Amino acid sequence: MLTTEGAHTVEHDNVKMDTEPHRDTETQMDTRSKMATDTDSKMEEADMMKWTEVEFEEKCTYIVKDTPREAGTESKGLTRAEASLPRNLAFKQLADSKEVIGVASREYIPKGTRFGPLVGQSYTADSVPKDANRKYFWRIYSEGDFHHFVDGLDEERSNWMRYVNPIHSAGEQNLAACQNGTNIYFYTVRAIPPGTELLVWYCPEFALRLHYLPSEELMMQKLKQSLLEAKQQASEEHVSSSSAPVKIEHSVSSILGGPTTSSKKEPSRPLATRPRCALYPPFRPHPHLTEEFLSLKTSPVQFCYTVIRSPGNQSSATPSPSARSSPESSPDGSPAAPQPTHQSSSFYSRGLGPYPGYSPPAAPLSSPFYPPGPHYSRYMLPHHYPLPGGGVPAVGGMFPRMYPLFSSLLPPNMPLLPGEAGSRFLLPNSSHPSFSTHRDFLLSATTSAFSAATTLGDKAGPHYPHHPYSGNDHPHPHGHPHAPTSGSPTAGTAAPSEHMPTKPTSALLGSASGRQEEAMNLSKMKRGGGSTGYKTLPYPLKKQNGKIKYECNVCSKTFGQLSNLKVHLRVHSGERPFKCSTCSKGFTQLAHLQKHFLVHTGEKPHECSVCHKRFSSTSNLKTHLRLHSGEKPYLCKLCPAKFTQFVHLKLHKRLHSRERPHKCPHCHRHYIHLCSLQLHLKGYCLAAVTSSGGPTPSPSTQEELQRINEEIERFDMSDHAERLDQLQGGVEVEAVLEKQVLGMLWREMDLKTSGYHHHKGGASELQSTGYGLYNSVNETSVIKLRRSSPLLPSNVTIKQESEEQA
DNA sequence: CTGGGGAGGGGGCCC
DNA sequence: GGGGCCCCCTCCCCA
Repeated sequence: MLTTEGAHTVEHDNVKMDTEPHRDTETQMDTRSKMATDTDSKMEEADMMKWTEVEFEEKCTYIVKDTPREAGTESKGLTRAEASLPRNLAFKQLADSKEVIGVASREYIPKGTRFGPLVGQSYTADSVPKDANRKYFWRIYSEGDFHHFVDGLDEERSNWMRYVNPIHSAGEQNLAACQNGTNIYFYTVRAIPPGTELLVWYCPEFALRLHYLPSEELMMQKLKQSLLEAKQQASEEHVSSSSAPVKIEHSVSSILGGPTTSSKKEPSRPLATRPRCALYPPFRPHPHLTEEFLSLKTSPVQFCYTVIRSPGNQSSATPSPSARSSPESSPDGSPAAPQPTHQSSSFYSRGLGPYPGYSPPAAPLSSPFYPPGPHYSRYMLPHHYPLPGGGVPAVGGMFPRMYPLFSSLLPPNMPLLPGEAGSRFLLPNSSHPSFSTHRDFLLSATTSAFSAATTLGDKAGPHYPHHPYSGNDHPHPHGHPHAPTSGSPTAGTAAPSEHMPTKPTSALLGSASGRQEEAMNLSKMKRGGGSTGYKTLPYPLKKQNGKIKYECNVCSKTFGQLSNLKVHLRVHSGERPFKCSTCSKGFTQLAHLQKHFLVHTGEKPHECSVCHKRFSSTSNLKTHLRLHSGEKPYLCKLCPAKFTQFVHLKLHKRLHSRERPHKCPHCHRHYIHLCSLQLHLKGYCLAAVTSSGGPTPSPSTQEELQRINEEIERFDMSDHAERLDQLQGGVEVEAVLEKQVLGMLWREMDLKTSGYHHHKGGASELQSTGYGLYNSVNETSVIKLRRSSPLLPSNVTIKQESEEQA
């Protein structure tokens, strides 16, 4: 199953490219990288489709917990089941409805991730109501015997897992349902790319227990049957027609082998043709579903995919827990309501089997990112169209109903602009219900490690019995009795009067109970009790140049080390575990607290070698040294002014932003740069459009124009506009300009019809999420040009972004 | 408005 | 993996 060759390959692939000054360090880094990659590699190679439930429990690496319900979610109209959705997942919803029709990944989810447990109302054999709707029943076994049901019917008593659809063809399973203990968990049996619907089937052991077929056998059986049917069909068609061989991807009729009329009555969507008898009651036909999706212009592949069905009722081959348990083995012996069969399609449907090259689309048909609609055709993009810097598009703040889309919709490599951490995304004080997901992740991920340590008491207790900042008798390493010193966050947070807390940052925690629970869980894991082998998931993991990268789930920034990510996550969580005992101010890093403490002590350890003036920080000393050297690296591009500090340049540039000589002849807008005006006049001047005799734009179009012009203004105030102005602005430049400045906006506007929802935001969000190439600061815009940006003139050397901006 | 310094925050590197 | 150290960047205040 796991090959050493694989590990070696990984090791070789991870030859450190960076130049390291010390050989031993290099070796260390290699070893670390190798270990992480080995683990990843082993999981990737593992054939989880054959694992036992115990193996799933023991070998899977990551756990993703439900979002705990927080106050306020009820008022947001979310059911408990909806509110429980982990933040790396998203609901598939109908565009015009809140109806949940499935669950999809928002970001990359590694293989070997555990979701769950399934939540629902428990019924014993005796307590199950006679008239219970068994559609969402799951059977829990104990030592081979039926123990109880878990009923996910009630959305206020269940969790998001009730929405996960079963596979609708055997090869697309990405989740395996397992019973561990008395709980049902879903494990990822393959890496799940962003935007992929979660589709579950039983692990083999589970399937066996329920007398179902494991997915592999389903596949084989399906193939056999499909082959038979295809032969039949081929012979029939041979008699009736001499047409070319059927291409499954392009002909509904050929797939169905019958009249196309039937297909027209089928929603062009997998869900609707999913076997009613499948795993558990995923088929929740929505009143609008059929009309909704019939109206879509799906691709031939999608269409053929969705209309595949078998005329026969073969659903008995894949009974659901509900179907299975109810009529055959219901403990009370009463037959459950029979599952409707008239809509059943089958795993053995014709068309799939004889075409081994065919595979279902990896992403949901109703892509949340590229919803159908009038705009879609105009800006048709690949499913994950590339953006500058990579990644998938950010959904802006234009959606009427927002949904927790965060990092998966952001460019993974986009740097978090300083100071934006709290403004770019919803943060802990957000009132949006989806934030609970957000925060919970952050809390657990941020605090899990040290929380576990404190829970265990293996570090915080004996090693840091007294808070060094708290006035206790802890000698300061540098002589100051109260000065900060090294220590865990635990040590750093104890207030003077506090006993060493089990929750070191309790005063700062937003969801202490949730964190404590998480910490305790992790503690158990570390002790080997309960679940084994799990660790919290710093979603998502990525590989860059063969190295594991830990990606922040909020801003998509990646880190080479998990500890760096954990520190970084405090930025989002608001956690400040290092508290100053003097002024109670909190800090995210001990070093910051140490630096801060100099304020109280008056210590200024850094001395200018020229004037002997002393400074508390090296940065300030460095700035100061420019006074002596005469260095003024921040140049105004509009005048000869130079500055020693960037902030001074910014302030200075405000003056220039008031001078806008390029006025639009049609409207009130005026620009600093000619190219900005030219861009504005390329069809984005509302007054010009109106005065030209054309139809008055709709309010939505006017709104879009408004946003476009705002974007142009931001561009105009950026350094980039100046550069382009200096170029001989030919058509090509204009085209690139338009595409680059407004391209993201176009896409975003297309996205607003998405069935996914995003948090509120506006044009500022567009640019703040990194799709504007420049970043406005107050009235002044400062370019934030990516190194790879095609807009960057090739003769410009970027030494430092801040300097580049200036 | 400019210029200088103080202070805080984020993150990379290394032990 | 956690923590410490260091650097860079940014904002704010004030002369």
